[in-house]
Amino acid sequence: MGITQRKEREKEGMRQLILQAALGLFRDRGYDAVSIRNIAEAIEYSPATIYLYYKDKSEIFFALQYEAAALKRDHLLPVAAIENPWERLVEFGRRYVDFGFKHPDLYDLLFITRAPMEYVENQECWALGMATHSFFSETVQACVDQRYFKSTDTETIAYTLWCHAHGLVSLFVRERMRMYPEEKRQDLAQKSFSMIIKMAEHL
Amino acid sequence: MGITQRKEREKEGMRQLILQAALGLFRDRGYDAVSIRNIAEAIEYSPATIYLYYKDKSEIFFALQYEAAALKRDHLLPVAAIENPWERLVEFGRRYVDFGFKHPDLYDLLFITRAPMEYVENQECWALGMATHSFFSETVQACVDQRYFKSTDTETIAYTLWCHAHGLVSLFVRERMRMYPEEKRQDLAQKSFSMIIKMAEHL
DNA sequence: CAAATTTACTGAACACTGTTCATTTTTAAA
DNA sequence: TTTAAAAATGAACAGTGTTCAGTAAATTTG
Repeated sequence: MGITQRKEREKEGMRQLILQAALGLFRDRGYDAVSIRNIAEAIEYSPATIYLYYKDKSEIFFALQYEAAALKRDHLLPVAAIENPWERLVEFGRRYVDFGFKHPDLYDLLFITRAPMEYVENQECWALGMATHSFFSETVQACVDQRYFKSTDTETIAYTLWCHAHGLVSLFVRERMRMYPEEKRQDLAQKSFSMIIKMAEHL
Repeated sequence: MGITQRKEREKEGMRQLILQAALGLFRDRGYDAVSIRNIAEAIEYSPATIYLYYKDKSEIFFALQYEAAALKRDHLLPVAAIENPWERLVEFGRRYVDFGFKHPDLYDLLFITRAPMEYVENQECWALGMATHSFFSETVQACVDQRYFKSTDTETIAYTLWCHAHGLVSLFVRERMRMYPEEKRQDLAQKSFSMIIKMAEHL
């Protein structure tokens, strides 16, 4: 009786179809500027059909946010294999920024877009983000333990580095670097990342 | 013939009335969640009346953005009086962050909200922002000139410090600090600011 | 002061939005 | 082939930004 399995596959396929169409439209026009009718038109279904797979527009948003969180985790995963905590920290930062520049739409979804807060029950996504954050904190802690910093305030160190990385990416993502010529922006971000690493060495 | 003057005053008063109502609503509910009808209701006028003073919703947004830029300039203005460039730089940063925490809605308007890009003709606002940014850059340059840093890469230094400050404020403004207990957030930001200053001293 | 003119304002409409639901079409089971 | 279940939809509701013909108020003119 493989029919139910095929149905299940088709249902999942439809959910993915909706999600990918939504992601493309959200990226191009922003969450609010995209209507359910737009998404429906893109996948050549009636608007009402979408409500058979997602109970409302914000649920589509949350599904995308979860996918983004999973993709980000996968992007950062290889870092865990690095033994030396300092190298692990540097590579974590590099990959964090890299993820932001490669997937600005997903980064935006995760760290900038004002989420329809009502459903903080996006718990799976939240758990994913917390796990990543914990891994980051533990790496900083390992650096502290092994005397890579003079300071022992793990929390503040971790937060400070995160602030810089997030500022770096989000100024780019939300186009607040217009005072720099376009071809220079990535280069400047690169240099700034190197600089904060150098600064952190004397921390 | 003071009548035209009084009319002018009344017109300006009406514009301010609309702006302040809009700002309050935008702050509470966000730009997209606020309708022209909401604003009209708040000031007890018909929706159509608003279009006599602002040609569309985005023009209200831009007017607010300009006011925010002017307020931010005023908030940073006292810094210019500080002679010593390093002290000036530190105080600039402190006040920048302070502005963000005191006026998260305005900060959001200036540095996070995806502006309806069509009117980059918000030139007065852009000019204001650029002037502030230039002042910041020049302060960093003055520090470089007086050998406050080992590095001489003024542009990267300025950008790096800006990244941290912006990250600091925007993580707070867009509520990405939920992993820290609420009463700790401001304190952590304070500590992080001190830390980046310390780091900059060894730059 | 009354009439004419300019200014300020509004109600109704248009095309759009998210969402619901009765109805129809398609698919699977008997 | 009929019957039951699943999937898809058209039409509707209350909301949106925006426009415009028309009304009400204020000012200028005779």
